[in-house]
Amino acid sequence: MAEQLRLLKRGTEEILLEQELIDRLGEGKPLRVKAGFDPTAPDLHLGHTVLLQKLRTFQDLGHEVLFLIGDFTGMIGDPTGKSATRPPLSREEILENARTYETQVYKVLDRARTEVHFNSKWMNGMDAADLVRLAGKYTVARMLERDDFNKRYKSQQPIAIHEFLYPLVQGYDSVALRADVELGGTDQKFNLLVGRELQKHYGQRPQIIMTLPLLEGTDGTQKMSKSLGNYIGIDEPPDEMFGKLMSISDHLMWRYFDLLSSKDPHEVAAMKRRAEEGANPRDMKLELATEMVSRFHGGSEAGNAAMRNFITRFQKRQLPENIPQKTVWVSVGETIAIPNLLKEADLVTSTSSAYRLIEQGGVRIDGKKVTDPKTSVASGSTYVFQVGKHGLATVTVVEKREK
RNA sequence: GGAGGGGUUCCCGAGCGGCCAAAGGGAUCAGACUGUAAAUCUGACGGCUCUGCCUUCGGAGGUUCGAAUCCUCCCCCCUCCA
Repeated sequence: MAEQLRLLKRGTEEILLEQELIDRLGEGKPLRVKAGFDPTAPDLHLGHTVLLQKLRTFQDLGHEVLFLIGDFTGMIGDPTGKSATRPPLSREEILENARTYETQVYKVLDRARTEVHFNSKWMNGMDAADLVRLAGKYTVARMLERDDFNKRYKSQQPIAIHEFLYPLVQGYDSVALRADVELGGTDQKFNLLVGRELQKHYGQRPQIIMTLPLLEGTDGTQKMSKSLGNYIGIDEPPDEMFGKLMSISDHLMWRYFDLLSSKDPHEVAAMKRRAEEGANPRDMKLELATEMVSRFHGGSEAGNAAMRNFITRFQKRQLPENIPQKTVWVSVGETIAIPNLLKEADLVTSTSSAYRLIEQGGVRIDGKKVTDPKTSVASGSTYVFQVGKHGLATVTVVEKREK
């Protein structure tokens, strides 16, 4: 029991109310643990996994996870009000996104202990009168307690009425699901609390809420999100994931250790001490990257392979073990200029950028820097092309057979 | 309903008849440096058949030798008053 609590508490920002959690765990029944997800962004990244790992811990302790896809709430739109309005998703798109979620989410969650729900199921059944009743359970003053509403109200920024519905619907989901616990990022605290409140109104025991820290993205300042482009997706290829993790700053690395690693906190503290005493933080970052790749790509073998590739490629500046193969076609008797070849091989997005990269010395053929963009390659030849730090492929030029 | 302010290249944001593929910042990319980075410095940052050419400044027309800049109509956003 104490052990259960210790595992659950680890890395959480806040638990409200902890005593209630202790009591409910003490009842010995599996708890229903809810977490809500947006239907629009099915690309899960490491930021999501902070929450997912915690759900997994619950599952490992015998509890039940309610994976809620907010397809109805998604229709209301983003409550922070700063994102552009998005077109409502069609039924098909939502289902498609849900499937994508499932393929990714079970890299962390235990399928057997996960229920997937859509809140449109009960929300579509609600009529206007029901909605008015729901709206009647909460007051404007309390809504304005929410930090971002408060700020916007004070600074005379608009708040649309329907934005008030967002926390209400999210809260009502907890009622519909009879959740015992709800997890969310720290930015969700208000909405989670509304769930507690509404459950009381509907004669249920209020859920315990747990907030988890928001993981910063690779830029180290803003929270990890797809739209900001500072994310590391859990579906990214191993080498990619490894490289992105290695490119975070030393400072951010510790944050990632705290929030993502399953290493014992004492061990992390010890590493930190060693780094302060002069050990190379790079080596610890290698460990972090290896752990993450292992976690999402099926074991330590994948992690170690990614590490080896990284070391040969970036530390020793040699070519990695497997270089992607590409084929480029030319007409009989023709040659192809490097910029066009690079574009055909998807190593650059345009021939213009290829020209620029060549000018800047960023393109190599078989390790030799290309200086003249007019260099051509004849058919039948195969070379290793390197574009900048990341672009790499073996490209074979082949004659198109006349037809 | 009334008054006003806007829509510029990925983002923010200058430009307000030619010197504008469009200042500046951010993001990004390349090169140097390094411990993988970060920081720093340098450069690039619409496209192409690339020492030149073509297409961009909410949309459609128009004025002009010449328009992101002027005119007309339209679409969209925001603020204030009621």
